[in-house]
Amino acid sequence: MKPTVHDIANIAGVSLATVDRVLNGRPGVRLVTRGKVEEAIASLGYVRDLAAANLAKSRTYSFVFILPANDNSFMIGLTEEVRGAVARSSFERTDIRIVDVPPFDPDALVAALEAALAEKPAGVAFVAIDAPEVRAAAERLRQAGIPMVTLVSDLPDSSRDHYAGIDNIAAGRTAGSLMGRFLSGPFLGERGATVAVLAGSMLVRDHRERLEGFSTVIAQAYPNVHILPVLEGRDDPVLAETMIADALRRNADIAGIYSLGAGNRGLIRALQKARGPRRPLVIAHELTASTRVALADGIIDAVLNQDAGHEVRSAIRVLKAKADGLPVLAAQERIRIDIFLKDNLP
Amino acid sequence: MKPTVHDIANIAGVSLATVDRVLNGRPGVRLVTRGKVEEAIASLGYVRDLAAANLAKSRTYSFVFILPANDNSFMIGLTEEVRGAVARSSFERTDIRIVDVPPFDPDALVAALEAALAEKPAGVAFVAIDAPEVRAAAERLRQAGIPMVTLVSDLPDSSRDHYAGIDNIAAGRTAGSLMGRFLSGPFLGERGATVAVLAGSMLVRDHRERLEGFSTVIAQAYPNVHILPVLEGRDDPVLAETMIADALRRNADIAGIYSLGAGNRGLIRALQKARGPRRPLVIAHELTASTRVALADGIIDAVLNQDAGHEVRSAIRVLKAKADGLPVLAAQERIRIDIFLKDNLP
DNA sequence: CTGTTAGCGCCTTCAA
DNA sequence: TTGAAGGCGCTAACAG
Repeated sequence: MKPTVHDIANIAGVSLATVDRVLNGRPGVRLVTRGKVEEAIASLGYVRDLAAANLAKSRTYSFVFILPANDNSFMIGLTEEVRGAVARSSFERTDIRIVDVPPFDPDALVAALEAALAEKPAGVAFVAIDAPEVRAAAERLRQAGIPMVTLVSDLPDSSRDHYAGIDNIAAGRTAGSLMGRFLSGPFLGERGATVAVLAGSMLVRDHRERLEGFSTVIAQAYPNVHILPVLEGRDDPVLAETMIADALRRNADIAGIYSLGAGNRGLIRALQKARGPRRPLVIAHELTASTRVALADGIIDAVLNQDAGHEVRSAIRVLKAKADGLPVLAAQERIRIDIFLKDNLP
Repeated sequence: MKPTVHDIANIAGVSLATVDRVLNGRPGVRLVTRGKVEEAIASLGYVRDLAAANLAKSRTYSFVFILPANDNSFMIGLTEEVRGAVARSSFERTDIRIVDVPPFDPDALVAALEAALAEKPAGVAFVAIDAPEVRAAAERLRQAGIPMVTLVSDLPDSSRDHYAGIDNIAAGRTAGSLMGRFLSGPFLGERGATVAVLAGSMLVRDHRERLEGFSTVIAQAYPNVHILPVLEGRDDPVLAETMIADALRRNADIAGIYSLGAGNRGLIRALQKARGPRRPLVIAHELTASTRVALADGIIDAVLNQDAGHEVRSAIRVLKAKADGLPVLAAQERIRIDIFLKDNLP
């Protein structure tokens, strides 16, 4: 039989209340008494029953999720996943509030973090923007003892407790390897091949990191692949379509395209229209309705993906664990870089 | 405030005990009374608090995991993951018993299933062998109302409630696509390329399915790739090494190797020794200590993997849900076909 | 400083 | 067929 607070009380010769005070580190216990109780706890190998504790406290974990009101499929999907968690909240003892903020706006994010701080939730998850003022706001939350998880985009060297997202440098490297190997056959002649890169903005960290990883691998392992200057499509389908169409027109020998941001609908449209003699090899990020179809149709060759559902569930698990001072299972919380070919689509 | 059994009792004008009887479908309630209670439940939108219920029952979920005592790294890792779950069992209200059975032995598996049935656990997970007597034993468990999950290897068209493992046909297809694309460049000349396949045994379903997927894609999309007769290494490192060494010696023009089973240590040793003019392209299954090193060293080009930790955690979650008659989150329980290049190693 | 007591939401005797 | 009362393991007033 697992030991309970009663057993501790008996062995230590104190009352339940005192045991509880010690267990929860509350003041008002003499040092000697505390010692006796802690001894009993250790000797019994006691572990508290969290479910019972939460029942007694009628506790619900109140979390705030701050999400950019971006209208690309990935962010919409992410928000959808959080909504799903909200729907399940009654079963999971959570109370999740979703806060929308304008995208790419550090000040708005800071304001949202401040607002969250004011209501003292049990935890906060947010899609970070890598800016000093955001880092400062995060530090204030930490001072207040509020667990924090960054989602999708990290805030390194900050006081966040955990990052629920992929390693974007590794993702870029993976894209680079795939590009290099896939190109090797049909495209790479004596004079090498040319590759275009479509990003959202070089201001956001994930995009910079993906490009960095990609460029590194290409330079090291595929020196005869030439990368054109980055196109910044601001994750906007219309802009992306124009830029890709232009690039294909000006540069007839583009053999590959790496789309490392969102807004792939525009890219796909441009590719569908510009049917040249030989279609370029395309690697894109995020499995959405449009990239899925493009992959199945052979317009896109590979999709790198981060599982938004996993990220959201992981963020919640981690916030709960941090709120309770419990350890997390690192292996369970690692967000994979999924590689999808048309053959392993879920 | 969430409605409780008290609210139901008040509205229906009955006692808590009666409410409980209705909630748990126990006999001893007049039809009219039952009707009143059910009406109150519906009108309140009541959902029971599982944690409180389990506390009151001091319930622990007793599960049996039947695992083949295979000595390859993957099975050892799988067992390790179950051990991890056993270690966490006090926190998760589970009581997991691990039963080892000789590998590839349907009768032993049937005996283990019978033994499990005898002790009436809350659920059973097992690595299936695709045989009629196993299917029959599974049916007996289902008759007894014991939830069942197949792990890693499925038992299709049977009475198992869930399969925690990957789609092996899709895995084979994925390997085929990668092989075809990777080969296209450096190897595929006018006269095509030759590929060897190393399997454990064509008697186990996963291996058959992987080969099927692989062959299909190669035949359809890469007709000038020629697949040699399958080598069955029985997942034995020593045997595998001999077979691969032999094959490389006899067939100097082997351009690629697909290792779809376990026992990759032997494969790797053979490759290290047989340094020909140009090393073959290698795709293997399961990320283990040895395949990881081989991938990093460039001896293996890609590893397809199933996350054993995820499979075990998923099996437990599903068994719990089935035991409680609750739905499962399909997206969370889907086991991915992970593709690892040296760039996205965890 | 310490103990008593009454719950949290649900289940389970036992008695009526 | 129904209800009253006690308890699961833990917490939180409120007294001493």
